[in-house]
Amino acid sequence: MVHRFTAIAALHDRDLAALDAAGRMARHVAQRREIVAEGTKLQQPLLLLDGWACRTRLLADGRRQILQFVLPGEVIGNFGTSALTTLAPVLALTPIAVCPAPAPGAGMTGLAEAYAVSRDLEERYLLRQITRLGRMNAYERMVDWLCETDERLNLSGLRDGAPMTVPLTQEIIADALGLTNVHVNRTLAALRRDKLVQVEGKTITLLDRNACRAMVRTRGF
Amino acid sequence: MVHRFTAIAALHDRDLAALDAAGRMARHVAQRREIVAEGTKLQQPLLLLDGWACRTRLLADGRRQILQFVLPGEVIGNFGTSALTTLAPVLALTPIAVCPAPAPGAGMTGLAEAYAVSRDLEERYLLRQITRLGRMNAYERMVDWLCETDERLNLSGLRDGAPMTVPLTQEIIADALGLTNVHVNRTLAALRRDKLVQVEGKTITLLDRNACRAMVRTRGF
DNA sequence: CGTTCCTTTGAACATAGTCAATAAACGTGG
DNA sequence: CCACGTTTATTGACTATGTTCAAAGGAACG
Repeated sequence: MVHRFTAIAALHDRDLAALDAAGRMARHVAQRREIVAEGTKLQQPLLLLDGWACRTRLLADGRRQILQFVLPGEVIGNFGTSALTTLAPVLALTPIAVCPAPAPGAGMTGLAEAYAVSRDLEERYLLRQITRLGRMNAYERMVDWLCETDERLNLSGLRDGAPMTVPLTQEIIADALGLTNVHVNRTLAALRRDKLVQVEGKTITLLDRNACRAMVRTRGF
Repeated sequence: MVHRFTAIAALHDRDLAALDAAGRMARHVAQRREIVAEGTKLQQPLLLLDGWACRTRLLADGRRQILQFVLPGEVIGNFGTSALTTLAPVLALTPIAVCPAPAPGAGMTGLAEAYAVSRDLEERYLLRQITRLGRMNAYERMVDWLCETDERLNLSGLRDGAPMTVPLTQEIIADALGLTNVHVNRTLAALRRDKLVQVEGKTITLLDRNACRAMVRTRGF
């Protein structure tokens, strides 16, 4: 779990000790259960030790939008927010383990930096999600999302280069990409046909990472 | 300008003095110019004293997504970010006036609170934008965006109840809502036909705010 | 080993995009 | 203040992309 934090900030002994202590307070949440219930205030940020989660929003008629995914090693919530309630419930997409995120106390500048970077990355992912939904077609959305997921899993360590394990149904991917499950299925088929990805069960391999990245490149960023 | 800050936090003398001093350091930026250039680091957050701005992202082939609007009284950027560069350039949609956002020094708890709330609101708007683009059709997107803009302009004061002045072209609205300018035009026509809005030049009146809100209501939020 | 959830595929349909032409509004220089 | 050029808004006809509805085949799980 610590891998992602060491990758984004220079952690020192006190930072590592705090993370280690927090990791021993793990809480488990079953698949499909809310980690942070709708309308409740998150007392403290959480670290996602294992499993995948997401933040969702529902429209009145049942349409669902997945706002963002939370991958293993990433942070749920932020220090220093003012919100009385969370802005969206956080849902366990797989069985997950979380622990309270240790507050960055005195001498824990590494932790503080890691939280700041995490927050910036989160905003970056949100902006990318907006661009994906607003200006990309289904094919590009899928490619862009796979690239992002690839990068994020790499940042959390444990799989550099290896195929990704994506424990999601096509319906969940659809709710994240603003499509229907049927169209996600067809788009994945097109990606396979074009030899861009290989899918085996819940395992996805990017066969041509450069081509994928080139397809969804933004100007300047 | 101070109106929005007093609406979201309890400001005291020192907060107000700092804001007042900052307001005298206004800088002007012409329409279509970058307030925060692509790839540059924002040294300090800015207060948008007057005019409309937006954060944009461009795809390689020229497609543009407006990530968010920044309305008069709102904040550009945040304290405590770690990013080496801004995540997206900020563009002046009208002639604008900005000033540096005063850092919340000792005894300025009101200012600190106002920045925290502003940041939360910004995230709220981003999540709403994601839901809009991912799960609403053109008609709903327009209604939802008008409702949000209405609320945000109200929060900044100066117009409660009065028609909104929206100094944007239909092409800019299109880039924000993930549509084409042609379809924005048709959607606005439909809204007029349905007596939901009235458009007179750059002035838009929500004729039935309750109906509009009901149409785009989310579950729980 | 049956049930349920998930994936896959087809056919018909709906929504939004594209291309093109015209009209209206705006800005600028004379 | 008017004439001109440019930008923006409006409309129509056609096309493309993605949705809906439905059914069937597979995989996962008690």
